[in-house]
Amino acid sequence: MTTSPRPAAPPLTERQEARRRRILHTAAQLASRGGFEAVQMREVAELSGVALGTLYRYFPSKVHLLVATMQDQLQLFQEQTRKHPVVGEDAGARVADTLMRTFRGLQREPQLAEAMVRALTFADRSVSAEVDQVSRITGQLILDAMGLTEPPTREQLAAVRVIEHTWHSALVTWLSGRASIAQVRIDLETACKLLTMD
Amino acid sequence: MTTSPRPAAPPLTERQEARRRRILHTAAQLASRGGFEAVQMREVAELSGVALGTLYRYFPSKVHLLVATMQDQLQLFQEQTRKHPVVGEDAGARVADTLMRTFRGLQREPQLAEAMVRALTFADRSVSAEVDQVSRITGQLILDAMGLTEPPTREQLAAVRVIEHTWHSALVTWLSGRASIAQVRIDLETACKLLTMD
DNA sequence: GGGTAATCTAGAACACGTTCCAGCATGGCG
DNA sequence: CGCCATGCTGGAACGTGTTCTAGATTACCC
Repeated sequence: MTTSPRPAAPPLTERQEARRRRILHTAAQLASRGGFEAVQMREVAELSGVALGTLYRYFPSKVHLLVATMQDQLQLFQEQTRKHPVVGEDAGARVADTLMRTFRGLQREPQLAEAMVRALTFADRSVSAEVDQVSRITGQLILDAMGLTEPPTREQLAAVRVIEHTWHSALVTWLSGRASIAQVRIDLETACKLLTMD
Repeated sequence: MTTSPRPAAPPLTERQEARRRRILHTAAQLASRGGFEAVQMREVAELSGVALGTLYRYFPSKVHLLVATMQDQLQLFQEQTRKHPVVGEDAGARVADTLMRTFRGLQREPQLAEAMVRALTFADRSVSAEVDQVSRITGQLILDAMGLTEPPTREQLAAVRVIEHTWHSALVTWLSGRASIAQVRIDLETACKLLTMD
């Protein structure tokens, strides 16, 4: 049982790890400038000093590349949040505040956010493992913010799922200019009410 | 103030209306068979008996075309639901049941659903008006199911928004194979609890 | 009915994601 | 050191969304 469906990633050499990093960095940079469509695979390859075929060996599609970028960014947020957790009495408020903080982080590079979220929602089944990973990090972010002293109840887990749905969808509507930040905050706060229900 | 941002659609002649219908029908048919990627603009044009340039005059992109298809389908569901509303004591349960019924409608043509939802979530700002229209229909579907006798309160509208977010996002996760129908039902029911809170 | 502007047609052309290939580099093993 | 498998390179090639053009058709107005 040492093999997983995804053919157990062989460990990368140092040079390979560096290439991977360079590619992710380039992708984020291009995305920051012009969003999803500005991330052009040929250009990513060239700027990363890597052949196109190699880029595709590391990330089998543009969507994979951008979803990996999102994983990266989210993990940074998660670390930040763990270092400086939101304080407050109410669990729901802490969760809403934490998500809004993450939101503002994304807002700082709106084009990058657009690229990553477009990729995330456009992803088909071939990317579901990676998308799932993103979802897991988000869920963990929420659970962290809840500050539980004991394992979450079934109801709490259900609420977390809805909050996560709200988070994703609100992000999408904000990015497409159909909702304001204030509206996003309200939506998140509404969803977080589910945490303090019996 | 007679002009809108979208240059006030000139009324279509009968032949034009027929063309539009033919195109939408073809798109839905191709989507039903092979999903998003099976809807190829050249093929849509050919099967609709229309030149490629004409297709693009009617629908300025593949995403516009599929979002329009979704509008169409949703309106059908809405009519059905108005003719045969879900019955039940609890407003939350009625809403959840109504959405699940719609869900099963989509499930009947999963590839079509995949195509429409991929388009919907991939849409950028240039499609936001059309996407907004879809969102408005969905919201109305929920409000209908609530069976209000008086105008909705601020809290109810907030809850409707979260339910809508949950609906969209749950749909996406189901389509990408990351959630079961049962899980979707649970998520919708959880979100609907917001309707019966004070 | 004739003239004119808008629309439609057929098809070429372009852009970008993706695939493929032939040969070079690298890294581990005898 | 020499060999082999794996990875990397440059570049061509393909598919599909989208744009463009020149000419035919249609719709509308007098």
